[in-house]
Amino acid sequence: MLQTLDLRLLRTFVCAARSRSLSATAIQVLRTQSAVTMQIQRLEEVLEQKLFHRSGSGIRATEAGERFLIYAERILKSHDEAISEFTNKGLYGSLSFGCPEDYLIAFGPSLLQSFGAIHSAVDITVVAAPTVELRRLVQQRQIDLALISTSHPTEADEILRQEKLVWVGNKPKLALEEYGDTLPLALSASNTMDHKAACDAMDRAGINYRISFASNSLGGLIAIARSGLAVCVFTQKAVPPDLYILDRYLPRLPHIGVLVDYSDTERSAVVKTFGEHIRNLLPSL
Amino acid sequence: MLQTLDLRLLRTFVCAARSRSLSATAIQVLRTQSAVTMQIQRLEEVLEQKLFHRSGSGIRATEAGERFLIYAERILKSHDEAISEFTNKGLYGSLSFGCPEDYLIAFGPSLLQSFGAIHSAVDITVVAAPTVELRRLVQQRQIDLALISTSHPTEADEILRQEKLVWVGNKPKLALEEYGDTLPLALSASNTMDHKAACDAMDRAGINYRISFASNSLGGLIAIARSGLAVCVFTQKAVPPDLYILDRYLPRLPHIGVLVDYSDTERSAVVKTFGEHIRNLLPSL
DNA sequence: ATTGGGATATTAGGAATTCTGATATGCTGC
DNA sequence: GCAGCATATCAGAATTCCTAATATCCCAAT
Repeated sequence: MLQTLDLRLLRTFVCAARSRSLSATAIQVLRTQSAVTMQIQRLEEVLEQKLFHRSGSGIRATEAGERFLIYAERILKSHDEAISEFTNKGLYGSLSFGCPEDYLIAFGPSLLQSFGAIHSAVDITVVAAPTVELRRLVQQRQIDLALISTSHPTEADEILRQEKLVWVGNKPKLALEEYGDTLPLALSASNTMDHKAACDAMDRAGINYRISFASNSLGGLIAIARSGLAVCVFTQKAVPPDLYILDRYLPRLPHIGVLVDYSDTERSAVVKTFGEHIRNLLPSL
Repeated sequence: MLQTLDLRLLRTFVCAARSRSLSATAIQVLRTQSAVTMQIQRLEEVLEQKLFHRSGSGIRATEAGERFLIYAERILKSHDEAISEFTNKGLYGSLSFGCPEDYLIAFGPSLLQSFGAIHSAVDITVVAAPTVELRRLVQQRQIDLALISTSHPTEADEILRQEKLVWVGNKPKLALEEYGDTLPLALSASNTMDHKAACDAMDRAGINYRISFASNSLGGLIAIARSGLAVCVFTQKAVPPDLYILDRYLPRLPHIGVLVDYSDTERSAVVKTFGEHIRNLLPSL
């Protein structure tokens, strides 16, 4: 008797292997955590191999798990493409897309809405994280592609747009004196480009400053900007309408290149199409 | 929410499309006929297309069904090959193999047993039919490959062995006089090569004969041979041990070439391997 | 036309599978 | 050692799927 795998188990497995967490997977696949645990167990039973190492802190794919991930993705790719091509209802499948929070605010709605309107059967998982983090996730194949920024593009990079970084505050004008001799800044985490760009600019201009807040929570930054406690750096496109750009009063910030980074797995039709969509749309947003 | 097909439905569908019968499919997939009917209905529901035309006499794939068959086979091929490669338990998958009844008796046991011993996870459906019929089934892709015979091999044919046709009776000697002036023959159906070869030989030798029995049931032929009611023509290798070869008394019969005929779909790993197996083993049986 | 046989369709009930919700257990870092 | 987070387990519920019986349909032979 011929055993055939349940593709839903494979989807769960792929999701788990990527997110490295059964409970996170449960949320994504709309099941309970116990269901996910049992699904993986069933899969391991059928394949007669352990796919994950479990621990109190999460899961890690075993050697067999890593190997099977490749096959699982191949099967699903084959399935989804068959469905895409057979039912002329547009693309079919899933992808995970990484994007920094500010770009998500600036471009996310248009990008995702317009894509969803054409390809209603594509399941997109959005992962918000700063560029450095996204690079790592892409490299580790935990996401298929990401919108990332670069300050020093290489030859190979296809820059889709130049984003302007701007200083932002809650009043239209900035009186440096008000803050005494050091200007309080609220920035993203210290390993981000925004952060470094802001510090560099301040250093070069010789302005005293202190970091009063450093976090990747864009919501947090906006809150602080609104409160007037500190001056922030934002991608221009992501500046909320009730805040003011203060570039007149402060040193010029560099432009940042925006580009798409792909994981080096064989790209599925869904990933390719979504990437093309970004390439087409992003420059004109 | 992402819909994923149940691969078991696909297996059933492929089987149905090939056998053109839901009830025959039911036997193959070890379910009841109603289960098969419902499986196909579920599949049609998910795909929102009718896959078969139904009638009192069976089913016929619709245009959409024909199209989907290609995708279904592709998905299953991808799945089975993944399983084959991942679990190092030999090949994995299914194939349908056509073979004339006499070759099935002569070579079937060794061929199938030796293959099964190595590749225990391959599901082989054997279709017994005379060569002309098999050619048609192969052409229509209802079976993946077939062992067939030819009396006039072309350049392209790879003849794996030469089979000798022999006259067979229930006694070691043949006294033509016993039968009066016309020898009664029991042969395969009139469109088979055995039949034609026997008649040709008789005609050329100028012996009077009549066809007292013509059927593709090899069992029937054997029964008649045992009864002594008529003389039969068999593939030498398929002659049961209790019967006698009468070539000494009757005109010489031609040799027949045995070869493998493949349907022209893209061959799956399973089909390729099985074909190679035949090629390796058949000449030495 | 009528009818018989072979084929698919339709039910209802039951079997098997799979999920949920609650809870147990186990790490990890403090 | 404990808090907090993550996975494992279990029983019952929900769902899915199959079986068995039977209805219905079509074709062909009478």
